[in-house]
Amino acid sequence: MSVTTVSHALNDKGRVDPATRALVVQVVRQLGYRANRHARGLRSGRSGALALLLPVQADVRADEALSLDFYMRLASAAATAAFSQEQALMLLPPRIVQTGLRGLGVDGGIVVDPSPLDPRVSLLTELGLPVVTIERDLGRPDDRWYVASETDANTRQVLDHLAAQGARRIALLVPKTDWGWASETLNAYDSWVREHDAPRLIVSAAMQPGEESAFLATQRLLDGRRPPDAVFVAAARFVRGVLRAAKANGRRVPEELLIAAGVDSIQAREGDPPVTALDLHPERQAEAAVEMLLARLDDGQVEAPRHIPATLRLRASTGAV
Amino acid sequence: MSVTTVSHALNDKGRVDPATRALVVQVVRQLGYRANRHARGLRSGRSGALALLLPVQADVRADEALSLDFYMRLASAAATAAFSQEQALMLLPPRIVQTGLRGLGVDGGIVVDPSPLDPRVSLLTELGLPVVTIERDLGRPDDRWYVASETDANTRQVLDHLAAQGARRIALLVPKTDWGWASETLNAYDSWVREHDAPRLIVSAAMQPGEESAFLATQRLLDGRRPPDAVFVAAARFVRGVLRAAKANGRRVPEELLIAAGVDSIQAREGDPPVTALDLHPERQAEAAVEMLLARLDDGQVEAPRHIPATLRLRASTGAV
DNA sequence: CTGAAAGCGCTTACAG
DNA sequence: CTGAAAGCGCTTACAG
Repeated sequence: MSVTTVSHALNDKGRVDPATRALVVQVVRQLGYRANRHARGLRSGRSGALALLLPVQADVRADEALSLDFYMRLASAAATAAFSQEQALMLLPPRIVQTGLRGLGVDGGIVVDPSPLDPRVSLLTELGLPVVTIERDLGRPDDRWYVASETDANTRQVLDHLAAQGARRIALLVPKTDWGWASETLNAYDSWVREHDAPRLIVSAAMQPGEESAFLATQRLLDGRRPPDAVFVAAARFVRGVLRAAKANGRRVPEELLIAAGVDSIQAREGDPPVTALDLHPERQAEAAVEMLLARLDDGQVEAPRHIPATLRLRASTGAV
Repeated sequence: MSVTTVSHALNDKGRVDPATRALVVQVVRQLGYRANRHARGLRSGRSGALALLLPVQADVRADEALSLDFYMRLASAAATAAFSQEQALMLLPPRIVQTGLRGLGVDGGIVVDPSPLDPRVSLLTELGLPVVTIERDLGRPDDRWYVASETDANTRQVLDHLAAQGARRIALLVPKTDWGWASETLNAYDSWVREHDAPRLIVSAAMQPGEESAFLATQRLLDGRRPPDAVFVAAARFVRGVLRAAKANGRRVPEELLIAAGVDSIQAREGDPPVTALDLHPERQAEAAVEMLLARLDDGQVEAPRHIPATLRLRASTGAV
């Protein structure tokens, strides 16, 4: 038997007698043979590695508390999904450079939470590498290669829940960022309050010293003449600041103020009280993104974009448990 | 100029006229040339990729709160360190298999928090790949290829601090695990209490539903006839359970009970009150591990093992701020 | 100090 | 359906 036949049998190329193929597969399994990744890469141009590019903010410093569990779950699931397809998942550092990326030899990249004109996207694109984003890239409105949460439906679900728990004046706390889901959340909120004839109470806070800016923004909100009776906190890193502001202003949660978050996190789960939040299922997002990227590389058929439904985790902050 | 000369110039092999080398380097820089990773790998046997293997517990499920920021900082720093050396950092899934790992083609692996007989270590070793661990592997007492924190000194520093803040009966809460630092912490505590003629109050809790087991263990401690006036919490995931138990038993922190943690975390930083904790500098650990592994692969000289000093972050839980 | 040539282990036209 | 051969882009003995 020639190497050609073995190669064909293993890669489903050409025509191979089914019996021959079965034999090859059996022997290969028995020997635990794996094609040398470099030989394959050299010849085929495919490296068998996917890059994962977390947003810069995920470059945690000790004194910042970020929505880490989201990214950790995402990264872990992406590694598992890639591995199961015999692909390697390369974790790229927050700040990458063109030449370095070229030398790394990846087949494509998954960019998490892209900004418009995100350097991570352009770096990959300039090298001719396909990109799949997790959440939409507002800078490329025609791009369909993304996995996103159903921000509109999610936002409405949270607002409906708050309303059902008695809230009449629901404020929205959004981050000052150009990430896709932030503006989508804003739009959904806008539509919802219009449809429900509810007051429109929007306040924004800087992403960077997240907790502190959220604390101040919430203070402002609660100090106002007609304060809200509920706050929908869009970003995970704001949760703690909002809880602190509620306490500082003597608002009991959930009796006097309901709080719900748009992304689940340690902060939400371990808040005092624990905060109702949307579990966006980063594991499923990661799996879908890996699948989409690989299908794209293989010219296979995939649904794109893909939307991953979220689950609302009910907790004490909305009086639901 | 031949390809040989270029190759030699670029890799510092053979003898090349300094002028020739300078020319090569200049042109290469100008063209942004990078050697094809696969061609190099195929010929040299080196793949230019390092594997990072986080402990299985880092495979986060939504309902568990782990010491995520530690691992996230570690992973992020490892990626940056590897990238700066033109190496790729592959994130491996929590559960790996022999054949899959072989096909991935990595040059070596960094195993974080190894257990004795850790499958991650044996998998790599069986493939003949060098391993560097972060924290010691008690199953291989003669191994010197590790980066560790100075657990003995760290533990003493915390205990000294608690004593300086007035504690006379310091309890130790350790996880039930075979990770190296856990038993090292225990030993250090033992020596310290002996040297200081202090009571030995040790209680252990299961790692798995971390918060709950820590809560119960602390309850037991505080309910005892002669309860402690301080608790040294070895694991990050126990912090919240300990805080809850203190509150449940009506102990004010820090007035009636001092609390300090052996590893810094979101839970410690955002506790109520914030908890004094050791910042083990996972970034430095990661950098040292990457450096050690690469030096080993290149038969270079490195100090091994390496010990990374920690910084005690003083917070309200020990009345220090 | 420089260069021609072999060869790493695959995949892929191509011939049979 | 099967196989001999070329060639992917490097590195490395080896000859000069």
